[in-house]
Amino acid sequence: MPEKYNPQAIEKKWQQKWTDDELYKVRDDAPRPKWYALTMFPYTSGDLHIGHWYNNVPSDVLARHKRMLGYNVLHPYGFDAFGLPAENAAIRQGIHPFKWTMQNIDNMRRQVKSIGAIYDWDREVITCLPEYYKWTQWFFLRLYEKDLAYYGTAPVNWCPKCQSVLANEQVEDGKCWRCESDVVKRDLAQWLFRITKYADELLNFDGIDWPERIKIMQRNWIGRSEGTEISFALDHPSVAEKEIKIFTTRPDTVFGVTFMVLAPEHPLVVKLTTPEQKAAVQAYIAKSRKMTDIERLSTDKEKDGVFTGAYCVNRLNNTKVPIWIADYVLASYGTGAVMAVPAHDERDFAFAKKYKLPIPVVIAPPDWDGKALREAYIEPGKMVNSGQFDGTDSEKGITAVSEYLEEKGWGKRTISYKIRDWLVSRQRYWGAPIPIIHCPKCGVVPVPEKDLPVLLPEDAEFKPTGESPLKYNEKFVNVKCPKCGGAAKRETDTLDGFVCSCWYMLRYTSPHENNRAFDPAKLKKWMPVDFYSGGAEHAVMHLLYTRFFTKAICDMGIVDFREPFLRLFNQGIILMGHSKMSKSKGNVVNPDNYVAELGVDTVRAYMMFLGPWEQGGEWDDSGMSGITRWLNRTWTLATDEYKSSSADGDEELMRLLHHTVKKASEDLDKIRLNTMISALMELTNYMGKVKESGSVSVNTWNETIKTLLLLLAPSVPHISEELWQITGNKYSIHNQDWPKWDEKYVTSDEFTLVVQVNGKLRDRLTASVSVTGDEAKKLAMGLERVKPFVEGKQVVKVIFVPKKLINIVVK
RNA sequence: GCCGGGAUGGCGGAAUGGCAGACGCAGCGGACUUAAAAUCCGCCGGAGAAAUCUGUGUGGGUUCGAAUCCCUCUCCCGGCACCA
Repeated sequence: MPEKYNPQAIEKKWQQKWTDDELYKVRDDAPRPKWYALTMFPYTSGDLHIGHWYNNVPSDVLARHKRMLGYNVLHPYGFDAFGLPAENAAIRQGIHPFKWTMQNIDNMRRQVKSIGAIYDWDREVITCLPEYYKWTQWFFLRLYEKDLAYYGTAPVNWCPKCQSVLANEQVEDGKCWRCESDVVKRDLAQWLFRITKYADELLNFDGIDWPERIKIMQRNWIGRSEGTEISFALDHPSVAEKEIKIFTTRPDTVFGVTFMVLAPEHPLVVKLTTPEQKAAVQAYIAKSRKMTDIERLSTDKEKDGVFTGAYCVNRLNNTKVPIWIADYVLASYGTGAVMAVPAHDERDFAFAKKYKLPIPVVIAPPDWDGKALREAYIEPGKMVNSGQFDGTDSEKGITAVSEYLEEKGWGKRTISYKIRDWLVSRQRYWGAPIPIIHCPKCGVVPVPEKDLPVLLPEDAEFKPTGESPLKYNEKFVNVKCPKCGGAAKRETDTLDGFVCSCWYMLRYTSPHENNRAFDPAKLKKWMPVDFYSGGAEHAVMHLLYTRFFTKAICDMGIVDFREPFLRLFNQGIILMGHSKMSKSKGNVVNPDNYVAELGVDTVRAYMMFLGPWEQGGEWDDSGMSGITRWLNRTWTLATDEYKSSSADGDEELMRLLHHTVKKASEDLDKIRLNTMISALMELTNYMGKVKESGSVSVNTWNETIKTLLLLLAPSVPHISEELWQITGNKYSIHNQDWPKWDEKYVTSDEFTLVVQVNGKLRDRLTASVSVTGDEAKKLAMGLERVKPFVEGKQVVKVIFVPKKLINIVVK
């Protein structure tokens, strides 16, 4: 009796052997073409849940397939190890963030290893280790040199719970992306990366194969908008400025301006406000500063504002325009000021109604009766009440007015972006220290390269004070200025974790380099990443940041490519109770139990079988037994003795086998792993019948088993290795070539002709592929099941689709 | 509000202009068993004794033929949201 399938035993055995033999060790010098397959590395929260596995398993299957196709595959793994949860754990449990993180990594590494992936663990990258963050700091200095990193004071997003600032991308619906606290505004001196400099290039996705969805998200986030900056004349005895600039996409409506609105934070507001209005204006500013972004940016909120008492002049029609402030105008977009055209903008309309400001029409709606509008008309139309532009189509008027303004020197065409510079400093301990020294004499001084890394001191007090714990560490803070040698202080903010993940894919190419971030020759060999998979939630964070970072260091000559990831794939999300699995929600499913009970091959195949990878869905393990049964049947097929009684079925089995090879190959290319598993099941089901009847020769049987095992190898690597050995093949199945299909077995000279009458299926028949329409018609008309539907009726039309169907249309 | 994606048996899904429901789960019936588990065989959208009719969120359209293409509406998921 052959042994029974014992997944736990064989999985343990082979994982050990593969490790001992360095089967998956990646050679930089292999002559085969390279393939860099990367999965987003996980944050070190403690355990991997089944959702993480859903990221890792299909990627490994695809990488293994590429490997069998003859590629030299780099498929590395590592950990995104800096971040707030480690520090929060320190505050709550009194455990040092380093210890907490490294313990988590140990557990997560054990879990990931149980997957049986082809990760080369010699290349593991951990971002919180000095050997790594030294180079994160090094990159920071390079950005600083090129003025792409700068220090500035700005109103920033402040999360009161995390006690730190957040980048715009990390604020979701006015709430912190991690803890969901309401975010407030604060003025702080901060470090920023000049991502806006690359706004235009980031809009260009030429040469990269990314999901349309992600490209749209990035485009919306960057928010490029072509418009015109118009200057309104200012004549105010106590104000030096002689103009107020506004940004508009509708210069064609400039004759309809009846008021001006500045953001409460606009620098001119204080200077312009008249003594009578001072109290009201100050109260309004105070009120809007106190509001959270959610309150302030709520579109439901009624628009309100305050008159400053001051006026400017619309130079086109020489009218006096009152200047208001209102919090629906954002200080950070355009010039922080807008011209209000109530007749043709919904917000301005509501505002004008509330404060009884005039609403003159300057774009005539179709069939306009000359009366006042009941709502804002924002569509195109003929310009009216617009001086020399009367009668112009408003769409043409945009250019015409802009040209006129440029001619007069009253304005210029310009482009505005929604995206802001990336705020990278964090007032926390557990991040890469920003390698900067503040000297009272020399100002901001970068730490000399030879002094890197700026190490995180081990002793720190993790008090949530709103300031970096590093600030209270005298040994860390007090340094000599590298320039003048005088007493100076270190920057105590640390870098956003997303800075670390901007370059981890580079480090994998040569993770043990001590004297540089990476070996350029190895980088050249492996980069860019050919296939990158991860969640869509990183669309405007990690994925946008990394593209920016790559372009920036390319301009410095550090790398020679401008896009890090050639192809991006977003896998779906595994839900539990209709929400994403997360430790904080307490709805995680741990894969360890499944592995212990059923073996990892079952879990792997089940993850693939669930549905299309990009779809994800609610977690439900009730179907897993189907996979266990299938692998058991497969085991039996390969290990039982096959007794042949004839060779009559050879042709048929070879047809199905080659069809399956083709289907599996195509499904892997299309990343349809669920249908690949289905196809393999169909093959094994059929083989079960063949085995019962003994209807194929021993040779055909053995060849089929061998090919089946090769097809299974990427998906279920352990059982296929074991059966490969049992069936007498040479170790290792994972060094074999992916099978090829033979066209002669997937084409046929016969096919099943579907017979329809009036589009409804009536019968089918087997016909030669060379059958003509007339012959097919004759055959079809003769069918017993067809006759009743055509007899006594007039045949109006016959549709014949070669190799598919015939449709007889009768009346 | 705007921009994406989606809705197919009891469930996960397959079929992207040509046989709806592949494959699997659950369920039902049977074989084996003292019994159960495991395994194997059969059935499995609805109505109907059957022929057949009907059926892919809703309503319409294009077509010889629509789950698939177009339009309308409903609901679900994701993103953005006063960006002038």
